[in-house]
Amino acid sequence: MSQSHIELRHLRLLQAVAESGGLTAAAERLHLTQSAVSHQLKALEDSLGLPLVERAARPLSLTAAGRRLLTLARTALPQVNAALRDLAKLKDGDAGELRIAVECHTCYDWLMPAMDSYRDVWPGVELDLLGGFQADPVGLLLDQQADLVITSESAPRAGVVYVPLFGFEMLALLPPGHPLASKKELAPADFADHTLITYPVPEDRLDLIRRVLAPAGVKPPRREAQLTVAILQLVASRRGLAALPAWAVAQYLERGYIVARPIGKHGLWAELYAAVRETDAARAFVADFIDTVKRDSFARLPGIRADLAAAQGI
Amino acid sequence: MSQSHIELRHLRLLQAVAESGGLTAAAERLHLTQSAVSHQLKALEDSLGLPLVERAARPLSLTAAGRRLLTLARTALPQVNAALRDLAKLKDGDAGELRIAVECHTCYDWLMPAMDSYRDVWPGVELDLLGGFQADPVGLLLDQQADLVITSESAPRAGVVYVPLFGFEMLALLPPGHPLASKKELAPADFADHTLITYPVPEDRLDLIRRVLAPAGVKPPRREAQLTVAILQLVASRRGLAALPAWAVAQYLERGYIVARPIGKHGLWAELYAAVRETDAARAFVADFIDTVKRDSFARLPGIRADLAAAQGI
DNA sequence: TGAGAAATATTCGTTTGTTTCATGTTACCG
DNA sequence: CGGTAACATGAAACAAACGAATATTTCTCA
Repeated sequence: MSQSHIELRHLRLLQAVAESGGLTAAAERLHLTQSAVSHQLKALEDSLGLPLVERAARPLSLTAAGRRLLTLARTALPQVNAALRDLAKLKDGDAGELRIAVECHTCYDWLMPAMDSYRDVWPGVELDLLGGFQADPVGLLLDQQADLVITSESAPRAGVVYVPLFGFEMLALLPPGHPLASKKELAPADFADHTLITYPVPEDRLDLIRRVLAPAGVKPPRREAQLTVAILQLVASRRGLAALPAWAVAQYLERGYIVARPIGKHGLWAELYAAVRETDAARAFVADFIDTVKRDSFARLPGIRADLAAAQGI
Repeated sequence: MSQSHIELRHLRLLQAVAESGGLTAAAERLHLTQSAVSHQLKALEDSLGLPLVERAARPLSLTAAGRRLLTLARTALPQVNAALRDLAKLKDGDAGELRIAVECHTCYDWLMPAMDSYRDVWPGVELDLLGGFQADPVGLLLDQQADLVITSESAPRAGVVYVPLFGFEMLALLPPGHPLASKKELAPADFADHTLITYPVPEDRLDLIRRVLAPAGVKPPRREAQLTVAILQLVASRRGLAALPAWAVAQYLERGYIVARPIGKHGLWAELYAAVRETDAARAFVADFIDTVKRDSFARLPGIRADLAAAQGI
């Protein structure tokens, strides 16, 4: 009560600021501008009469008051979300089937945990994972063979909607001590003299080739490996270079097992989408799966961004 | 998450509607118009895609969805209030002294429980209750003898602010089977032939005399009693009539121990205020005491209203 | 069953608050 | 010390909330 008319919006804001470590990053996550976040935070601080974040130094840290409010956010917001889910179940029912096709190999890293937390909340939904390589994953939706596809393409197609999940950076991977490691970022030509180690998928599914090397006319030899760790092992043992999502290799970078460099001046950024049939997009158990994936990913994966447009918007 | 951007405002609204049993009453409690409540509730229902209250019949009842959200409100809102209190303590400190003077005898009925819940939350605040009759209770504030006064007057005085607590109806009390019980409401003249049983305070402190009987020139004989139950006992044993707040006698009415009638066509309504020194009004532990009293009273006392102006505004 | 009273819904204009755009300011990195 | 990235600020656009007036519904009681 008191005088301050605090709202859930403020708690969501504070949580985003705290967890992303800055106003700008928080703004991206909330799909707002940095200005809006700054204004809103200031308004909240004014209405409470207390500063919530320590502005003196970056990275931003919370004051005691900010930490107390963050605690509130962390207890209250999940309760709110749980209630909203219950309402969604009341509205649409709580059972269904969700056959998920995944285009990107590394995606299993975060998809599995996300599916686990989803299952806790929607026990009545049958989750299936479609394995194997698919020539046209999104087509599976229209064939009624899949209900949700994790994909990096977003070419408009009738009856299909794409929900952006997150953007991430593809990093070039080198063995420690490699000559190219002295460069701050790698150019297309740097790949010309090395074997490129990739998952076993066609060239046009590899962002590095399609968007960087092919346009530059660079065609390095390729070698394929099934598993992420296998690719890393090959790089570390100097059999070639690779490019993988930053979040997929973060733990190996920390340990110095390999080193990573951005590709091009601004890095090579990709985005993932969840594609669903238009008719399914509003169904509660489908929409909440996508929400769960997003929430889970932002909590788990380092270095991902909410919006590629903003990330690319140089 | 999901699509609906629910806010605490909505939870507060739903709780007010549920607990006051109607949109109009809820509006009064929230210091909004009935229109605003209707709009906001509708907007919430639309954004959720679910009805929350059963409009078919009055008194309003909640749907399953409404009950789920009410559950959320009842867990989340206290957490929010607790957090705001903690912030207030961070800001102003958590200790102080609160000497409370009470003008109205019956007020102890709700003041004691309110003080108990307040003590749980502000253990560092020393609560004192000033006993005995005071000629000028509000004057005690300026004399620094009291820090907060519960009073029914609100005559502006320099350095003192009055915070409205709630409005309530004074009911005329009759023994069961009394001839006057056949009337729907009592007129001033009806009191002329009966002894008036009151607390031992001067006439000008008795709303019934000051605002109803004296203006009509009616001067019934008086008999005084110290305790509420004593007054009720005297009425029940046909020694005279009395007038007490509706909430103070509700349980006796239910049991048929006495009967009650409104005084005048629209009833005799009174209002209580908390008076504090201007310099104290913004102090967290003072403001929260007043909040606690209000919250507690609305939860406990039947038939009280948030705003006398609205109650009188015929 | 119908009239009156009370409660809720609706329409529309106003106000308030939130967001963005553009730009200024500050802190950090090399 | 630049230069850059991050945060702050002011003005204007925009949207949401609110209130006043009024219509409609529902209840009550005769």
